[in-house]
Amino acid sequence: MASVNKVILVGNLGKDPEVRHLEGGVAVARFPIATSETFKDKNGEKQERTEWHNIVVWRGLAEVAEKYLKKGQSVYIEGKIRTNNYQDKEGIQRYSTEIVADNMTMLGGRTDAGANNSNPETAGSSSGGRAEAPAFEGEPDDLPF
Amino acid sequence: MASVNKVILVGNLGKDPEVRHLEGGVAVARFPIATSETFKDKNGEKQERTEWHNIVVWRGLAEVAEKYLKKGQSVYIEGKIRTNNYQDKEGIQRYSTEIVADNMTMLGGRTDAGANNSNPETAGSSSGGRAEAPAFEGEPDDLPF
Amino acid sequence: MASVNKVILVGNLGKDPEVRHLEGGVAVARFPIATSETFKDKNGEKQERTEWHNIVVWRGLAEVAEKYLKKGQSVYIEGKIRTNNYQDKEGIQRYSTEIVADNMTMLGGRTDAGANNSNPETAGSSSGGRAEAPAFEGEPDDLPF
Amino acid sequence: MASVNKVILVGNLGKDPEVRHLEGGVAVARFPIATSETFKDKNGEKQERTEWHNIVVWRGLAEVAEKYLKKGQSVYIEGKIRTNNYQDKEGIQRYSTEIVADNMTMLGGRTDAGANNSNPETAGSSSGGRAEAPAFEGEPDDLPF
DNA sequence: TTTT
DNA sequence: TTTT
Repeated sequence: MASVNKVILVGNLGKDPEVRHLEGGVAVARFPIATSETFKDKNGEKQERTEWHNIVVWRGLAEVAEKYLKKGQSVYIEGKIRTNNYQDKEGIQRYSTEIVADNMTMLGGRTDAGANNSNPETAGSSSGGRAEAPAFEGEPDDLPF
Repeated sequence: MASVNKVILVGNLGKDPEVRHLEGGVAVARFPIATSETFKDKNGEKQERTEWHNIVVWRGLAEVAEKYLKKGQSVYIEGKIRTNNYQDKEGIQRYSTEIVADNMTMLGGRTDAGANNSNPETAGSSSGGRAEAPAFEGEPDDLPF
Repeated sequence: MASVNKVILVGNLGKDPEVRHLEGGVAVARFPIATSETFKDKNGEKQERTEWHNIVVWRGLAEVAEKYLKKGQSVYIEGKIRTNNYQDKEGIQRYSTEIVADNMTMLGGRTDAGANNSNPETAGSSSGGRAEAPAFEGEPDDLPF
Repeated sequence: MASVNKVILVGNLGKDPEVRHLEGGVAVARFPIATSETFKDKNGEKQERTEWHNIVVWRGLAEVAEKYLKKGQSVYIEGKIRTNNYQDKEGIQRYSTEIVADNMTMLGGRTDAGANNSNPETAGSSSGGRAEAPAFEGEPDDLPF
């Protein structure tokens, strides 16, 4: 069946990423990012609405997140929507929506944000200019085109 | 502030749209669409996972949805993620995520789906080829370029 | 450096794909797709403008294109813009823009289009529901999430 | 006909925008932005390829571009691909591809880039936080949702 | 919980 | 012609 589930976000991390290393060495990182929009309400007053997105990244991207992303940073995120359901402690069905990212690019963000890395400015470029794990690329780049 | 919240979906309606006409004549339509992906599990068995997205459209697009969309149809949706929170009857904070669409294009879908319109094939094109309200276009098209 | 180059298209093939198999077994396919928009001109007359996009796909996607895509078909394309420059026979610098696709999904299109495959309806789903080579996925799907 | 023509770019301006004000007061701005990708060549050497995109913005966005964008700046661009054809002076048919943007967000870019505005940091927020003309929004924000 |  |  023909379907597409694609999300593109540019926003700021609300917290440092939380990283777990699973058995087998697979890493997973989670962090919230905020997007905001301003609008005028009925009285013409400017209002702001902030949306929070729970981002999940796996493997190489999780390691990139662990090393280079920090609260306040601005990131470009590309991924898909996933809604998990679970039973809460009262046994009631609950839903939780997250964005599983498969592409991620650091955009800088708050200039004093600082990163876990001592030199945040070069952090991205040391991994190839783009803050993403080459293994996650949709297309290998070493072929003749 | 620099932020982007963009969703692109291609999926099939799980139900006919539910349309409400608010006081003031504003229409709002809601419908679920499914996206699916297949993957291989640890045993190499092919598995399918279906994701359900709650779509909300306003005004002109709601009227387009009411007229032309029906269960089974395939649609292209462009919009943003919005998470609403509310208190459930036990007074516990709950979250509900929906996609507020600002662009929508019918793609046909199940050929026997039928539409509320008697001639689904021409439904889209009768409204200008693209199933969307011109008023929602990001760019007027009647200017010299 | 932080950059993103992403294109999303839904359109119809203007011709059957042309496929070449390079030394080493790598396949590359090319085909044009059309997108259209309608607008009102200064006189309020409805006009249509068609845009042609030159699509290039490599490896697994090229084989999918060869097998399943045909003139008239509707496809979803995700990729990046690439402008090649070359000297024409008079030695003048020329530019040619194409879309290098890394994701592709058949959407059906002209119902009488027919495909190279005897059963176009199941062509997509037989390759996992989504007309793309698993090797091109941004994310392996056989891991625990 | 169901079609989509959408481009998403994050890149840096190669030059200051060139702005023209047409008869009737309509503004149009043009500027090039660069996107880069790195890849390993056959010898495992890291290579970089830069892609140049010609951006065109109209009306309110053109005025935003004029005021706030400058060479070196990083921007998020959303728009569509347009290929114009024309006859060159030898009467040969030539093609020129550009991106007609309908959404644009300043992302900062080179910190010493400076803007035409004396306080580039507040430039974006003075226009509502997001560097775009509200008139170009796909959805009015002053309604009850 | 971010950013402007 | 940008940026890292």
